[in-house]
Amino acid sequence: MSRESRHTIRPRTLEAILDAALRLFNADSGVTMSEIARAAGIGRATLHRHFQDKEELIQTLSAHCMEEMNAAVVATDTPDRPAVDRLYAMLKSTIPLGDRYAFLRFERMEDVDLQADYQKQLNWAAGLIEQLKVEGTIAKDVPTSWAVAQVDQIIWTAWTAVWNGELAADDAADLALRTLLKGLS
Amino acid sequence: MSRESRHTIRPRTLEAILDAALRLFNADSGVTMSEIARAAGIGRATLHRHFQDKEELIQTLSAHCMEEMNAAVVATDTPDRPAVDRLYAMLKSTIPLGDRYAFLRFERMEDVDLQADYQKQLNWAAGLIEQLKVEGTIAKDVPTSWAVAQVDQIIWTAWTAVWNGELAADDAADLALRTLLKGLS
DNA sequence: CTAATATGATACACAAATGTCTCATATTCT
DNA sequence: AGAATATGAGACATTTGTGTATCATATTAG
Repeated sequence: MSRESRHTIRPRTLEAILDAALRLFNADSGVTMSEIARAAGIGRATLHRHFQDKEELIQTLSAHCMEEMNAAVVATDTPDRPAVDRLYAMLKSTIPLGDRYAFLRFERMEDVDLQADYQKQLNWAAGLIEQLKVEGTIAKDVPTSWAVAQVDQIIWTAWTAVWNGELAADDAADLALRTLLKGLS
Repeated sequence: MSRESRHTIRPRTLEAILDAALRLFNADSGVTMSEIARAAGIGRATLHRHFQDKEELIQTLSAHCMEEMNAAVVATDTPDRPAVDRLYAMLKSTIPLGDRYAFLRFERMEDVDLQADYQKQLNWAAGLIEQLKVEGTIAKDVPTSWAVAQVDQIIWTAWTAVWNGELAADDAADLALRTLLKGLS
């Protein structure tokens, strides 16, 4: 019987762990469990009580962030509106989340469920791209995979610019949309 | 007196170390010195004989890759030609180097010399952008820092597409140039 | 050929992180 | 208030990576 099923985790404790872990992983993928526990203000034993090992913690964290991303996308998803509006809404809602999923860019996704979730997001973006092609907003000879990669990366670039203080959050989304639409037209 | 000054390293040994280290670091930033030594086909003691610690190895490797990048850019630099041609030549020569500097994206640059070299590259790109603005190829209201970030990231995106087998190397450079010019126009 | 020395293999000490356990204390639930 | 239990603190063994030293062997240079 695994240990975490014998103990209930308090919401406050879980929150503290995930917050600290997310913050520290984004700063350095090599953080130790001790550092995370200390940053979370909890005992090291408590951390090990709920997360067998670091891998399990990373998995939980990854799933958490992926869900957050998915939720943000779904929340702004309006299938009946023009694809351009959907793209813009998506950029607006995901760019500010940069600091939440930044660490995902540095972690290899070994978990199959995680890969599936990520693939689902890529597929969603691919659908959006296809619709943009139909509406004539972007050129049909641009490979969809290339367009999806551009969308994926520009979210990161935009967030980085905001984080560096080079751009305001709203300006970043506008600039990203403009760069995408013109670049792929 | 530090150890590495008392021993000469054989060219073949150095090459084996750097090759293995580069390959392994790109696959996982958490590789151990033991793994690197084994992959390089050399003794662990030999590795420690020439590189005091992992940080020194990473620094050497980073400097090596940064020089390689710089050399590639400088080699194709033709100040008297139109900026578009220079950008295209730069993309052509740097995209294939993706597997060489991939690990730099995952390492924090703590070394000041390294930061300086990177900044030099960014400045070079900024100069190119400014020239493109003068020539009217890209819009003047696009922040230069944004344009530089786009150039920086699209090299990586293009290489990734090639690496994934989604695009041919030449197509990737063409697509990157087109996406950049239209996107920033 | 011979001397100098770089390397490989091995053993060793050391530090750091991990994972487990116990028990007193704090928190929550009834 | 009292029971149940999650947590914090600390001790402990284990593992893993690191860095050093030694010596025989292979390689290179003179």
